[in-house]
Amino acid sequence: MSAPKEDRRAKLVEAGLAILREDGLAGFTQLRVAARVDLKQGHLTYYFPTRTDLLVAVARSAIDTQLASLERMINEATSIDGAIAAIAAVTVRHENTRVLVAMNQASDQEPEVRALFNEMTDAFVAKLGELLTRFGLDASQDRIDLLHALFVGLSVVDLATSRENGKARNSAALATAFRLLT
Amino acid sequence: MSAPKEDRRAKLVEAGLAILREDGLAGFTQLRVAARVDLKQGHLTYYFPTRTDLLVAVARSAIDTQLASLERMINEATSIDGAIAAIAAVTVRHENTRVLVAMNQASDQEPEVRALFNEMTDAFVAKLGELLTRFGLDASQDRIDLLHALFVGLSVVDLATSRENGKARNSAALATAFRLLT
DNA sequence: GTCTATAGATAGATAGAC
DNA sequence: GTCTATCTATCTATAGAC
Repeated sequence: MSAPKEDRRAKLVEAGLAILREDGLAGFTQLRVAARVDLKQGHLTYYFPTRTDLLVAVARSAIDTQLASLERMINEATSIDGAIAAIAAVTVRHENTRVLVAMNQASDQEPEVRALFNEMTDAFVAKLGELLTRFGLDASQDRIDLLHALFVGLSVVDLATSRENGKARNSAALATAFRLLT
Repeated sequence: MSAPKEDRRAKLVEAGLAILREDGLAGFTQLRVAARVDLKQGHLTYYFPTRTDLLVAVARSAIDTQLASLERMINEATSIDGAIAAIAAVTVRHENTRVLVAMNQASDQEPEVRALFNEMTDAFVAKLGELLTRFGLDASQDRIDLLHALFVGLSVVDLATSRENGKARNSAALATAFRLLT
């Protein structure tokens, strides 16, 4: 038994996410998302009546991906150095940062997205707390917030500046942070 | 002797900056900028032939404002606690963060803006270095980068989440960072 | 129920009026 | 040199065809 409707919805969400990855929120139009799965723009609105409806669905999906990836990273990290390397690698993955920045922007405009974004932030912060305790470090709120903001800031700055030595600089900053936190 | 042309250009740039502060890059259209100074959209293009031309001029102006404000803050801070309070206050000033985020976005698309943004980032980082040395702290690249990313991250997260206790959390994270850096 | 053709709004750029 | 009317492209939403 096939569920063509849910199938298409899923495909549209995936297409929307891909566009956020490539071009950010500016490129996120109904026309482009629909075209990517060979549908008419007007047809997309049958599945998602408004642009916001689609955006919320995409945001939900992005959050799942984001948290799952962080979870995996935490579980796989066997040493602090390993964790630092893994986090640094994510900070220079521009497709990833573009999605975060897009959600950030959308949050500033659409309350529905903001609610989702806040949820994600809380979950993200919680997982960073786990990471700290996992390595026997004090996981107080201020220290977790520090780590979280550091991750966000490094990602955002690297996206905008596109320095060649971005990864090295981010690694160094993260290493210093973890050393200080120890 | 009046210079009406330069006058209008300045007014348009100021209007553009105001719109970035209020609505971010999404609200930055030629129509809205022109309307704010009672000009026709088409007339705006006489002063700034393309949207990018205007955006670059606005970005340049925003950078000047941004750096001047940081400079002032550094000079006025008499203690580390004072500096922390001043920085925390800026991180929750959403109009300010919106402009930074807008430039960040624009940098991801327009090379001209990226060059400017990189300039600003370098100047910003240099000034943060001054701040550290001013209080007798080691100002190595990794530590400055840490502080810079922390500032950016706290600002961006606060804009998206709009927590009521945002300022307190940011202050706490900053205090912890400075304590560790000491 | 599924999809398309079209409407209506707004974007940016330009030719040409004054 | 200064400004406006207009053109084309592109966006989202909807009425209605199948």
